[in-house]
Amino acid sequence: MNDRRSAHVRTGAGVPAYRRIATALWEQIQSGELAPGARLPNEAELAARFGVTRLTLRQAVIELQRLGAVEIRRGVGTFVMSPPDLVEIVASVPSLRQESDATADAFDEQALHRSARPVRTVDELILGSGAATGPLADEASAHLGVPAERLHRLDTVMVRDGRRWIANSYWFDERWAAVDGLVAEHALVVRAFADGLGLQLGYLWRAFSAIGADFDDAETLGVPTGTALLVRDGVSADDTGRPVFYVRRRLRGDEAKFVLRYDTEPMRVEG
Amino acid sequence: MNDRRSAHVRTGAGVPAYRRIATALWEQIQSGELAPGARLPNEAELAARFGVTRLTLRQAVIELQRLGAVEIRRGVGTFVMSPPDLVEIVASVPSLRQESDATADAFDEQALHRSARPVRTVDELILGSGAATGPLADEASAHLGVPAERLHRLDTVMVRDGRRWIANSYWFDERWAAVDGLVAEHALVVRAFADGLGLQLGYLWRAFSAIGADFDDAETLGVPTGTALLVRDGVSADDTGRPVFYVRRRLRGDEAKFVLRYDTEPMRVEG
DNA sequence: AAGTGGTCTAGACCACAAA
DNA sequence: TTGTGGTCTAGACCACTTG
Repeated sequence: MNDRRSAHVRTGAGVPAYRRIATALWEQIQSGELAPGARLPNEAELAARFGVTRLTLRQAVIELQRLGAVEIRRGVGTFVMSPPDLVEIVASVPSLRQESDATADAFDEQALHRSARPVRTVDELILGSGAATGPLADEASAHLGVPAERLHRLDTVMVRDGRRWIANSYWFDERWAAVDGLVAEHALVVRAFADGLGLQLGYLWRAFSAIGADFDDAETLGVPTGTALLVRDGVSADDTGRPVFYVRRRLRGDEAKFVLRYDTEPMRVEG
Repeated sequence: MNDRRSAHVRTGAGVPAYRRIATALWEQIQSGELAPGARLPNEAELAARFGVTRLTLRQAVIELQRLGAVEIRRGVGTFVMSPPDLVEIVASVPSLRQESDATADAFDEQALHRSARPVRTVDELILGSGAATGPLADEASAHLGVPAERLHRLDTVMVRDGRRWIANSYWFDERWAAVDGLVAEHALVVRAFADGLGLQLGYLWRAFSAIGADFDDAETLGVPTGTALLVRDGVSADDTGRPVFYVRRRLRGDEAKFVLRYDTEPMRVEG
């Protein structure tokens, strides 16, 4: 990434062996010496080549895995990752009024940038539902103005073209708990709210952050614990502006990005 | 997080010891039994308590570190992390025209949500500059419509209240390479462009994604390799709409979040 | 000086995927 | 069946922080 800052103290003394190895392999990958899709020698051989134990060698490889530089497949081998095939979820600014939610975006031909693997289908499956508990329940309660005791929680996963894509958690007033039964019919939770319950939904706010995958998200998305996830949370409201639900989505950073396009003349930067 | 999916096969047989231990500690943290700021017993004692080697115990603790559940301080101990003190960088939609860049936002009292530790100062320091190379140079070239040979690259770090905050990389036509010398005077790169070179800057687009910290970002931001980083990249243009620079910012997911507020009546969701 | 985490070894056995 | 990665041990020594 920061190409000019390559020649570091990293190669000098005092640098742990696993770090030295990871850096060496990483630079081979960056330079293209190890091309995307290439298979690395097995761990025993790499360990011998670098003069360390397999455990130490593994520490280096796992670090590369966390960087997204390699993919480790048990029983098969370790491979250099290809550049991510990002699905771009696009919204226009200031014409956001005509934009849909990311969920609906996924079906919108125009909202998704054509990638090597175009999006064809998106379904949303319920993983669990019930009374809201835990620290985020209080946050949801504050966002919605609904007491935590009255909050209902819905956990889902969006499946894109047969692949688990986005882990979602919704919080809303228990009086809308009936949506649970409508999701299968309408494929997506937001549509269950809109078409099933007849609510006209819109945004109050959206926010972006990043976290490491916890145990549940890792299992849901099929990634190693700690993998960098993009978090997009927000509150949707009905046409009177009253909050309906708080939603928190988690997706792999290398599988999608959210794009805001400013289609009109550019805006001035203050100061 | 997903509270209802707690009782897993995780505790059964076939589950690695380090995972079992990590889960056990994690649940103690989630339940508040291990309160934020609390110090864990040292590794030797924990290892004995769980009946494993110190190395195995460490594997569990490191996994918790990647989750952001604990902070490991060498020579001191391991502590339960406090809930993140997120700085909220707020933009209003559709009134985005009056919004400034994140850099300028950092100085805007209204744009930053009051957190426990309010933002007082933001400076931007140059880490390096020169000809643009590497894979991202091609991307920048495409975004700007400038040949890669003519691209200049500028690496900086924004320092908030004395703490390294955001790692930035800028790419732009070499004819603006003079900004390098203006950054110190104007504190921020965007201001060096605006006030130093007299360019009226605005957005063409912004995008959000997430990655694991690579070796350079980890060193720049003082975090472990692989830490989840929020990436915000985009292209800024002058008042004629011609692209000026492509910028890619990386920041810790637990230190800031970008918020888009829809201040007017809510928007309809399609479909 | 004492206590804590950081790194490493040599060897073993297990779990999974592909042939 | 073979080859690959996944987990674990018992012990050692090093590096950092604090008193």
